[in-house]
Amino acid sequence: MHMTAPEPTHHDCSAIAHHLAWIGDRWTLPTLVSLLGGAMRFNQLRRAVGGISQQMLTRTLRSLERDGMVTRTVHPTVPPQVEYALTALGRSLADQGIALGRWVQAHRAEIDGNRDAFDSGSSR
Amino acid sequence: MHMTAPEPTHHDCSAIAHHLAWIGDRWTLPTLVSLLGGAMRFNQLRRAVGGISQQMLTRTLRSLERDGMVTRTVHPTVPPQVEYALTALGRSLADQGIALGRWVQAHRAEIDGNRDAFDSGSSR
DNA sequence: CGGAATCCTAAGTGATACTG
DNA sequence: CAGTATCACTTAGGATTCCG
Repeated sequence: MHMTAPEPTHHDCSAIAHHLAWIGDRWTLPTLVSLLGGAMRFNQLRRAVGGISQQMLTRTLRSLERDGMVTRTVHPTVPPQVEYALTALGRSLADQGIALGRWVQAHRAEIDGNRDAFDSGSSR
Repeated sequence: MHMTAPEPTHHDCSAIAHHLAWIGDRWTLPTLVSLLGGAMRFNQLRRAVGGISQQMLTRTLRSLERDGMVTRTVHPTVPPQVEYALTALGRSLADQGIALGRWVQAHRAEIDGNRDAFDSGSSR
């Protein structure tokens, strides 16, 4: 019996698209990926991520901690020191982020070219 | 000759993290992934993506068209018909999106578990 | 039907001040 | 240092209305 499904490659796209909402936020992936470099302290991480406000980093880290993606370790020193590190789960997701980031990196020139062509085409 | 680089696995995380900003938006990936099912018309795509407003779908599609990720074909019928389809570049990125979406799908239960544990732990 | 225009709310940022 | 809190401002996004 022959299947009606024409392409076995795209599975259920809508379901997948729906799951993407989960990480479809501006800072989750950049934060996780930045932590791949090793455990980091708050402001250190803030610089690594780049462009994130202190408030958003706090929120993002709380959320990631809640989901078991990062651990938060407080060293009772003066001044206090807080270290954030990836869990196995977080590292696993960060790896996906790397793959995605590298895709962008590899195709940025092409995309920029398309963009320029589009812009100059629509203005003329 | 041996390299000084200790870990070849995480490359330059900050640079990668920075590139992620490019697609770090709520709708780009879900829209691309939804289009993996084949060319679709506007409202059809709107339903497939799910939860997106008309305005945001319009904006997202314009942006994707500009970047050469999707093509926009207008059929001069009454009422007008507009079809959106992935380019090779768009399909390539959508595949990355699928990988990410499937990761979430595969780990959702674990994440939900972590979340519940965290919540019940912090309230007690 | 596809989408532009308008209005309006919520989310996010920068800056600053304050606490442990 | 690592936050929390607040305010003014800008941006993202939803809802609604209207048009070809």
